[in-house]
Amino acid sequence: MSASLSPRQDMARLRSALLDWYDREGRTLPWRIRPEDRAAGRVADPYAIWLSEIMLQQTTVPHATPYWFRFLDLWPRVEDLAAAPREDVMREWAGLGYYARARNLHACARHVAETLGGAFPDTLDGLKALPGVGEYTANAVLAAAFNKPASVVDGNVERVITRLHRVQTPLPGAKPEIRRLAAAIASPDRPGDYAQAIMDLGATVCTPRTPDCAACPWAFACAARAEGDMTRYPLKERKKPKPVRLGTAWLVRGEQGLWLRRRPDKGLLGGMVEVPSTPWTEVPPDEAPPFEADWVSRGEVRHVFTHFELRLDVRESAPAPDWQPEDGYWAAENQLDNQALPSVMRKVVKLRR
DNA sequence: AACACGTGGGA
DNA sequence: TTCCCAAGTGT
Repeated sequence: MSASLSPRQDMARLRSALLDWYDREGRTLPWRIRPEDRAAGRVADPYAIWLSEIMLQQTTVPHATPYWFRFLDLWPRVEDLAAAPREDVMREWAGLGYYARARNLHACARHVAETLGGAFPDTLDGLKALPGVGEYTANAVLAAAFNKPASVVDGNVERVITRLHRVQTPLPGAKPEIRRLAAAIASPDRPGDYAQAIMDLGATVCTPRTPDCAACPWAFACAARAEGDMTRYPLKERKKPKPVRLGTAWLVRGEQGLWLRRRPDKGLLGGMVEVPSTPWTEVPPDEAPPFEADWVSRGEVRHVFTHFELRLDVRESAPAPDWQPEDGYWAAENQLDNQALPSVMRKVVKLRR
């Protein structure tokens, strides 16, 4: 970085440059306690911070924000969330994706409320022991909720650090190296602000495609910028192509409403509600419909999951007179908002008519 | 270690 | 359209 400064002085310079930038340019977010908030006497609520961190895992701020308000409105304290029926939590999480987060969220709330007296742990190990709280989230809560020394490494930090140091190892192999480099800069004096600052830097300045180096407090030290190719970093392994899976969904609409079913607790869309369908397989499904009828094709729903693309052939029929579903239940069609329907199933339901 | 696990928005 | 991406965790 600088020939005239020691590594320790370099780190201090980076720290203060980032914190100064954060004080001026850092984002105001609903769950965030900024320095001026603290000055005004506002204190962090670990429950609200934890909730935001779980929702923001692999999820954009605009997508997660309304959910955060809704959850706090319904369940202002961790005890309230703990006391909520699981179906309610799944229903409110519907559309946010990665539904294991919602299952772990509920389990975590119950654990904190029932075993820890409603208080979130304020140690790294204590936090990491909670369901759904891993290395990143434990550090983030430690910093943002308790202002304790921590080093957060998320996708933003990976990008900032690999550019700053021109890390030549591709992700995900570079993670240990990134962790070391990031921890060396993290501020012991203002850990909460620092953690949020470095993520803000990645989110608003050191962006994936078009970084705004002119606005960057670390431009003076950035190796990738010196090289003239910021977006080359982070290096990444090639992604595997997504296979296509096919299925047929059975949209059964009768006087009692729509035939729905709760999915098993584990696995894809675990604990969520679905329109019953054949298994989703790479070869065309050959499973018989639930009953003989003149099924009407309603078209195809395409939905991209993390590791495969789904094409659902949606067929509709009224229930046969002598048929009762072996599993699932009937849901009134004007009450579908009360169902924990994931986005893919909302697409299926909207197809009819 | 590698894979399973959602969704919607932007280029 | 297609591809990439966004505050990761659990197994």
